[in-house]
Amino acid sequence: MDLKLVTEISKCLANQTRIEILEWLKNPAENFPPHTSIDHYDDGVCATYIYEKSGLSQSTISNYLTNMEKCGLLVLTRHGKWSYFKRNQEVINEYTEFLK
Amino acid sequence: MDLKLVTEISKCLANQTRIEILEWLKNPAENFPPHTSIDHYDDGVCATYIYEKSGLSQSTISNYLTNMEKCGLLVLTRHGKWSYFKRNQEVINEYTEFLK
DNA sequence: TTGACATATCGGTAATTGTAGATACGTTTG
DNA sequence: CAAACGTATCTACAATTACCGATATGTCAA
Repeated sequence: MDLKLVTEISKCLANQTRIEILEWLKNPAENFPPHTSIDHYDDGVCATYIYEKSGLSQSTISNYLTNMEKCGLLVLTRHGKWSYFKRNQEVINEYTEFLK
Repeated sequence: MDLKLVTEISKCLANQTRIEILEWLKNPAENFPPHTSIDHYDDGVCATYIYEKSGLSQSTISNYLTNMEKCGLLVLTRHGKWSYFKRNQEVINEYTEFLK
């Protein structure tokens, strides 16, 4: 992981809501309702649930999630019309290792 | 460490120069000249050296260092007219633990 | 194939951050 | 005490980010 990417990731983390999203995604079952079309959280949580929990607008949260995915913090998996986001633990680990 | 502090620290990290400062301070002997008045880096590196290495203005670097100290990333020790800054490894560890 | 729904993107304004120069403050030294 | 030096603070403007509403896109279901 290089300096540029570390800086990009840090910028994504420089916002309370985005940190909270990462925290919520540590334990989806505890923080979100069950999905209607699947009975697991293997691909994370759908964007709507994150948006509803956040209190911010749909467009804002969509932007957050897209950026977090672009810098590698989240993994996106699409199932039909739904977008599921989960933590990218590998990237998070590399990031924290860099700072250490 | 709570959400607010994690967010503050992330904001400090959301800048390439500030990340670099933290990296430089991992190994002062390698990255800075020796100090003139003391022969060790036990309290870190004086602000002037960091400023000179950064390429940014003195006021900007002074601001950076002050903010990084306020949110706990750095420890400040004054010796006469010099301000020495070193990494606050405990806080950095708590921060990375929080994200994990 | 048309509506409904989930998400993404666009365009705009408010708020925050980046950064510098000028200046003030505190310490040392002549 | 005065000059020199290291650092901090103030002021201002540029650049970036935050965030929303409106709208577009893509998918499913009747």
